[in-house]
Amino acid sequence: MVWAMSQRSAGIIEEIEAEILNGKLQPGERLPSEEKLCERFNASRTVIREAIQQLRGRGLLRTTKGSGSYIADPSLDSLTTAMEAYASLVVEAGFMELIDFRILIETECARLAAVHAGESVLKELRQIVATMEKVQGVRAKFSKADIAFHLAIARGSGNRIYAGVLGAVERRCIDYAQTNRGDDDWYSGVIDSHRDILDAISAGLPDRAADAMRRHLLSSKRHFVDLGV
Amino acid sequence: MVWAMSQRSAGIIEEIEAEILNGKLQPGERLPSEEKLCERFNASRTVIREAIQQLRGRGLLRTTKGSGSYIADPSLDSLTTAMEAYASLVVEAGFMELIDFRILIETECARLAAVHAGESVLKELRQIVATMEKVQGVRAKFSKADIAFHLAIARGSGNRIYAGVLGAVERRCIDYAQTNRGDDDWYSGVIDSHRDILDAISAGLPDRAADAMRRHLLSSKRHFVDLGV
DNA sequence: TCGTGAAAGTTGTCATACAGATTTGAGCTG
DNA sequence: CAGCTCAAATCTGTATGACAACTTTCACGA
Repeated sequence: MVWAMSQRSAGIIEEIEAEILNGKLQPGERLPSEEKLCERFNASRTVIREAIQQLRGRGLLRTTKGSGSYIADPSLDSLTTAMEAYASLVVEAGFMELIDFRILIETECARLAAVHAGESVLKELRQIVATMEKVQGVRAKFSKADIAFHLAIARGSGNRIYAGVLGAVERRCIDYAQTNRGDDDWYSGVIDSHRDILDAISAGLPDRAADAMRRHLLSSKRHFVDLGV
Repeated sequence: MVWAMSQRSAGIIEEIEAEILNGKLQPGERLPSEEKLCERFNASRTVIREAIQQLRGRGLLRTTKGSGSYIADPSLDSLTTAMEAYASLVVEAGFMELIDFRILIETECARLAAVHAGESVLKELRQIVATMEKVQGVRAKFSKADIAFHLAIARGSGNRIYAGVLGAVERRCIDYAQTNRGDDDWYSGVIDSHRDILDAISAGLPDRAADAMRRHLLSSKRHFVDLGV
């Protein structure tokens, strides 16, 4: 049965998407030119282009001017942007759910990083902690370093999905935290927590790393609760 | 500083996206008409429309013909589709990472469900287990029930993010599992595991539920390893 | 007060044209 | 024959104009 489609592009999107998801079109492969697609779907170039734009928005295609549209490599970018969008929109309704989600994943990341993190990640983490001490009190820079710290650990976990998913929610959680507090000893408290985590990871102690991360994030969650979010 | 943008729409997307994500534009609110946006960005309608199409692809806008484009409600749909797309594309490269991700989240869901799940969810779970016994051996139906079981637990966790994220990866993991095995006692093994999980949840024992779920998923992971995925 | 219907506003689609980038390939050079 | 060059072909990006189809608005009349 064919459903009346309010938009010609909707059906085209479905069809191309299906071919990508079931592997008929492989990553890196080129999509037929817009003109060819016009013939195939018997539609104007306008419609074809709108379908391509939406698929680009979903992260399934990348387009090069003068060359063509190509099936995107498996990238976490689209997942990250979608997660970011959801995290933003849901901020009032389910912020606590987002925080719990973050705690679960980051605790696991810390545990894994204690086992898998290489010297380059450890070095990066040490540098970030040093930076945080320097910029103590400067909210924007401190926040940036804070995010970098957590993302570096996620990368150190060796699981790209954790890193991608976290990249999406991290910024929002931390920004939100810092716009709502600026006490002096709060900065040093965060730095101490980070140092604990770093020590456990670099000592290769998974459980201690997980525990330190969990305590750090739970204290941050408590602040939200206190603020009545 | 203004960067040379290969596409006029890129900058427009960024700007509108920012206004949505930082809350300047609220969910449900109407975007200015395409004509107005043309004036504001000093661009042709073609460019404006391409920007809107991409934002629709990202799930940030929904459009009604004859009325306008509206900021989307915080829906997990876009997150789910993005996750699904990633899960499909990544299937060869990082399937194990996806499985680990799933194990982490589902274990937590089982733990939470033991505390939060209401009678309606418990009833649903019991029905699903009963169904699985009936359709034992019929792969498609069994798979469908299997997915339903895990998703019901995710919903029972009380955290919508877990449910949304899982919805994306669940189908792929389970389908993949079942296309690679069909032994007779495998079916009964899965049912036994599910019953263990259900018992722990309905008894309100978080740790036992988490443990049962973890064992269930780890055994499923072992199969993949054995298959040399 | 409550429809009702015309008018205004808005998105969807088509056709055409050209700018600007990339790819291709024929022909030249060594 | 191998490799280079450069022009032609191909392809996407953008602009413009037009009209269809749908929604919203609002003045008018019962």
